[in-house]
Amino acid sequence: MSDEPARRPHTGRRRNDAAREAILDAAFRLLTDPAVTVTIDAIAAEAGVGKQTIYRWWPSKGAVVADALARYATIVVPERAAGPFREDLTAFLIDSFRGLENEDYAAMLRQIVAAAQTDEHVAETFGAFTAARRAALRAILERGRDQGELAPDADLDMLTDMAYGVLYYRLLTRHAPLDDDAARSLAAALTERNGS
Amino acid sequence: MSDEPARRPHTGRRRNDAAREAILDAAFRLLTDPAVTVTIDAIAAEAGVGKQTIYRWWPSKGAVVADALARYATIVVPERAAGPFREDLTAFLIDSFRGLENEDYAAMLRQIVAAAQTDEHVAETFGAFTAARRAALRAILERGRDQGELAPDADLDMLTDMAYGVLYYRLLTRHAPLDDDAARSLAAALTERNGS
Amino acid sequence: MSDEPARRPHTGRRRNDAAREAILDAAFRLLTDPAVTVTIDAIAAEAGVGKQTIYRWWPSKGAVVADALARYATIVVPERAAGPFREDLTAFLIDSFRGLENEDYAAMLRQIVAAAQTDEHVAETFGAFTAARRAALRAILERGRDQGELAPDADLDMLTDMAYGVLYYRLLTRHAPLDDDAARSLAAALTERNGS
Amino acid sequence: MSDEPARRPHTGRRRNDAAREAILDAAFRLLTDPAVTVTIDAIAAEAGVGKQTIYRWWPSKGAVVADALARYATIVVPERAAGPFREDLTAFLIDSFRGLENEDYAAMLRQIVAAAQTDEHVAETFGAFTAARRAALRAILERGRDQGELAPDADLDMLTDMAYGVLYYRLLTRHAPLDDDAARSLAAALTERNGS
DNA sequence: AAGTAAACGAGACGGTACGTCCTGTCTTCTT
DNA sequence: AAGAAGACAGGACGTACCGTCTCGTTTACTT
Repeated sequence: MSDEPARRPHTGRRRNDAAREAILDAAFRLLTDPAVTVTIDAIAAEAGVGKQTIYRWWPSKGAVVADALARYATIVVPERAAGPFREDLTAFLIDSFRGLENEDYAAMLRQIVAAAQTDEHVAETFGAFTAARRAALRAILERGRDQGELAPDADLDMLTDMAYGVLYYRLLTRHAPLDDDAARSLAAALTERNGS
Repeated sequence: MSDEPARRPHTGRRRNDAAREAILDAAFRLLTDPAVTVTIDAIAAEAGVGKQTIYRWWPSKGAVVADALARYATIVVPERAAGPFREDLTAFLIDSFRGLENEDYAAMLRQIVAAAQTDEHVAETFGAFTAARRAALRAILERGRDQGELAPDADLDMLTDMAYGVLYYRLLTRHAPLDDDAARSLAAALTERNGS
Repeated sequence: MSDEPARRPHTGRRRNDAAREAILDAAFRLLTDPAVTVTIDAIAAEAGVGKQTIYRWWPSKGAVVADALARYATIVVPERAAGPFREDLTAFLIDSFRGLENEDYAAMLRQIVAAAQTDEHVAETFGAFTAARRAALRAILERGRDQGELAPDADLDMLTDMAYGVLYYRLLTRHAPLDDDAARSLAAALTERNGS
Repeated sequence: MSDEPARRPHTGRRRNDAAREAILDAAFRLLTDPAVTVTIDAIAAEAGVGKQTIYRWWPSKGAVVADALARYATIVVPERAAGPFREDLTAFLIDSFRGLENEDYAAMLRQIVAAAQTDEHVAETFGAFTAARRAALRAILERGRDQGELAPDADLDMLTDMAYGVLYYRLLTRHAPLDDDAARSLAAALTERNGS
């Protein structure tokens, strides 16, 4: 390890964290209002911040928006105490789906997915976000397998992707609801015998 | 009011179908290149066409893009002769995944999904496209249920969405491959006992 | 001469001359108001025009401003019927100085001179403007020489620059007025014996 | 050149005069390079100084620039021993013009004139500078008048402005050279009979 | 054959947002 | 306390696209 970089720990004014918060809050607020086009100028004005302060810390509009989402997402994630496997799984899926019943949040997540296809910074944030969620679900599934509720050789990654796949597929195509019944049906399909 | 306007069948130059083709081809070509921003000006230039010729026939950029997709999508749908259920299902999924091994097509589909979140014309075309694909898969699953290979009360819509969910989720997040092994593992998870 | 370029004289919509006028008028109006910072956005808004329409025809803000001046300058140039040399010269100088008694115009000319030092497009417009004015004055001086009122070997270019030099020097330094008396004194110094 | 700034120590409490020098030198160096936009950040970086150190001692960018000029200008003023009037005048003009044969100095003076139109600090410094130069020339002209080489009622202020007018007019318009011949022709036009 | 109407390639237009640059101020740590 | 570093609010710049609006030309049907 190099000991040289630490020589000059920092010079100059330090990043204003209040500005960071204000920007993310403003972005989130605007994202939420469907009547408003989310503009960097609008975010800057809403946050009472200069545009350059945004571009100093985020490489593009999409990156700001992605961060604003990620921040909100962290809040919504509910922590589950470990209970019986099937109940935990069902509860997890119900919670996940319910987050999207808020149309604001659903709209925002759609925009993030869209932006991630174009903007690599958004893609990165979105990738980290989904990886974390997959890990949470996978932990539950692992517990299920360890408790003998899932086959020992079950492809847990595939089961995870099937669950989140349904969520994103319905989020993006809107062809079917993401309600409690859907969550329960999904939980059942994942855990029970489908075939003979 | 007159209901007769249709009396005069047509005057003036007729729509140039070569231009239509050129526009759709150009749009497709640009959609395929991830380094290029798909612009109406770019499409017009690539097609050797005036911008107005595009806007005369399509209401928005998204609509052109959607049409370009719809045209290509029709081509790739593979028709399956009915064989044993599990084989048919596996073959269908393998075919579907293989279409996305062509990075051009995958890139385009990603852009379409993204555009559908913003543009209602694209959303409509995309919706029709996915509905058709779901119907094809559902037909196979129904055959499976009728043959007793799936539980009589299985939620076939959910199973369909689980399959396409995996496809789109992996397409959009790129966190895991969409190869033949994945298709087989997915087919197995859909048909075999996962739980106890 | 080639006869091919003329084959396609022009395609596409033609430049809207009303917009050109509106832009130049707006620029002039803003230039005139000392309370307003002359901005491209401001000019565009004032002219009811898109910014791109300005940048399509002028390479920079300075160029627009320079054109706005040149346009006004053309208007102010008074045409002089030829009379007796000394009267013509005095009248020309008086007219030239009087144009600058309008503080708006003086301020604008100062800004043009300043901009010309930085912006090559302004420099070009300004150069053409001053060359035309010099030519007008030189024509008067030539008449004076031909009438025997100036020495046959007088350096008319130098005399021209001495006259305009006074005008610009006082315009830029503001240390002495550019009034009728100054014009008369200048005319006298140019035509009469200074030395023994 | 660039290894010196590091030598300069902090002085703590009192104003560090080395910093002042470094700033003025840096400003001058940048002013001299027409390819570089003279920015406060650029001056600070070139001088190895914090921006605040500049703003602590000068009220605006223009003020720094003006000081940088004033400093250099003092250096170039040539002192003339009194000789015969016409020789002194010619020598004075030749010296003045020769100073501008150095393109660096000419470029800087152009920028100063330009800046003076915008920035009141520069205008003040520039005004003091030109007043001093005028006084020097006027002293020569007064001697000429006292020696009977100029008419007793000659408008010496006007003659002064005619001389400096030519200098600035040619400096700013670049339409004719400021060489020794020009200086001699100017001296002649100021002192000899132009008219009949 | 002449007239008329629509579609065409080209490209200018009014707008909106972008991301960069610069100014003058403010903040933090160092000397 | 002054200095170097550098973040901050504000605001102008010039570019990129969108969807609309002319131009003059070409193509087809109608008279």
